[in-house]
Amino acid sequence: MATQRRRNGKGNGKANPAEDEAVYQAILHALLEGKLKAGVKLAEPPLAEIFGVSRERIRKVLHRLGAERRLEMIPNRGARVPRPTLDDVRSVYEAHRVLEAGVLTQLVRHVDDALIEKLTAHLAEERAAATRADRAASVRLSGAFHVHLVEALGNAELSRFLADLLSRSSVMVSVYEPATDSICAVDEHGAIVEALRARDVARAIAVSREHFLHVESRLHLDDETAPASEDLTVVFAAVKPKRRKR
Amino acid sequence: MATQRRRNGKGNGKANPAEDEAVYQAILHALLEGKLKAGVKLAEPPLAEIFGVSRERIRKVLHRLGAERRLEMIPNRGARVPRPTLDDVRSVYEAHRVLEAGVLTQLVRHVDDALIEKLTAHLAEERAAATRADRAASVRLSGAFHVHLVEALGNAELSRFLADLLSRSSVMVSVYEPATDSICAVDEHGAIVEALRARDVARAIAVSREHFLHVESRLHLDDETAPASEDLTVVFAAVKPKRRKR
DNA sequence: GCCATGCCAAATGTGCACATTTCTTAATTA
DNA sequence: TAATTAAGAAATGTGCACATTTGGCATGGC
Repeated sequence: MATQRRRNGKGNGKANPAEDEAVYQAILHALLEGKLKAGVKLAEPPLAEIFGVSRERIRKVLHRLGAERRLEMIPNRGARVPRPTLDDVRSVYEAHRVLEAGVLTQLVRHVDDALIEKLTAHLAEERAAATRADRAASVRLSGAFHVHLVEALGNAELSRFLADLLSRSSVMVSVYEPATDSICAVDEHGAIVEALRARDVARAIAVSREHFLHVESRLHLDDETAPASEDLTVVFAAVKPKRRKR
Repeated sequence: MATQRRRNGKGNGKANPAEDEAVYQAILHALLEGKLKAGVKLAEPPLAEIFGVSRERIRKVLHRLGAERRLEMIPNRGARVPRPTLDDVRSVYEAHRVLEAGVLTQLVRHVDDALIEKLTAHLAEERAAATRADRAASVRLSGAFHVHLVEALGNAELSRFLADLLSRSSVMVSVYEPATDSICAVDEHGAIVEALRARDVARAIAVSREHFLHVESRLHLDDETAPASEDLTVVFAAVKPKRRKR
């Protein structure tokens, strides 16, 4: 009934960091994809069963995700998918807005043709995705636009912070669904690029600000829609085929 | 010879999160105070001995600090105090500069007399510390000024990010000693407050930018000065008296 | 004299056996 | 019948016993 261990049953100290990573990535991915509904309990034994690894392995990953504030850890009561409040979401969006204001301020000092060209190409991609109504691609490219902006500064700290904010807001999308159409209007992104080309800091910031406020205004609370799969086996179906029961 | 266990020798599952915290805080504090020199190895057995806790306890804390990028973790080779390059330091300072530009942009929309008053009071404290040549207080207050600025926005995400940057740069001070006089000139802080009072975004940002560039310019590499205590027993001398050998 | 190789001690990584806590369910009582 | 409580089950937390890996050191060869 129980999953069989991979090797002999006695203290197997074989180092396998890749396996940790695999489990971590699998859970993180499910989290980012919104497959794990807010409030769902992530218990150690079932996850160990599903991934075919020891409980301590799961344990370590869960705590790591907790330290990254991606899971809500309660002492002696395990891990749950956090249920962000509307204020939490606003806080993330505001942080992104403030950060981008700083980024743009610094960026106008370093704009060159190569950057403008790169951003323009990206805008084309965004438009293409929009015209063919590819929602998934639109969401992805929309986030990527802002990533391009920070990465143009080449500062690892800032890039990391933005990545953190984006991953956090992507989780929140599953709760506070920001309308059905594309998250970021391509035109607004285009306006930012235009302001950058003109080296107009004030306009760039103003446009960016309006852009974010526009997105924020579309946030609304979905009162407990489809609970999505509560069953973890279903959520992690395609991952880690590993070894079935013999 | 070995530290005695706290209870009976058999699997003691007693939950004691406070003890984890104590060890975490002790090591973090030593790190922030600069008592732990860059490159020093933090091995598990000696730390377990020093703090009088099990090795797994130490292990968990070490990995947590690694996840926070405060320690450099190498698989199968343990934890070391990171040795930041000059570029790393510049990166942190630049991130702080960019972030503060965004903060100021947002802040001028919300300045009120209460805030100005609070900042002015803080400036007075800074001046007092400077006139009595209290270097420790100056460094602390200097960082606190920037903390006041973000916290005025009331955004937890931004506050957390700044705290992260500050704690990181404080560690770096031990390697790249930024001159002997106070880190931030009080006058420069005062100029920021003045610009805020006048609701002048551009000036506030410009002053802030100059301020950071000024600090950055003072960074210089101390070629391997006093190695500070390599002995961990000395570093963690005053902490955790706990229970001596009976 | 210097570099290569093998061995041994020390440190790290991991599964497991518990203790402890929390959750669930059934039984008892007002 | 509803609320309370007690007991069992399940889940979490932790120390320990290993396996594995790394680092240092002595020995031997060039």
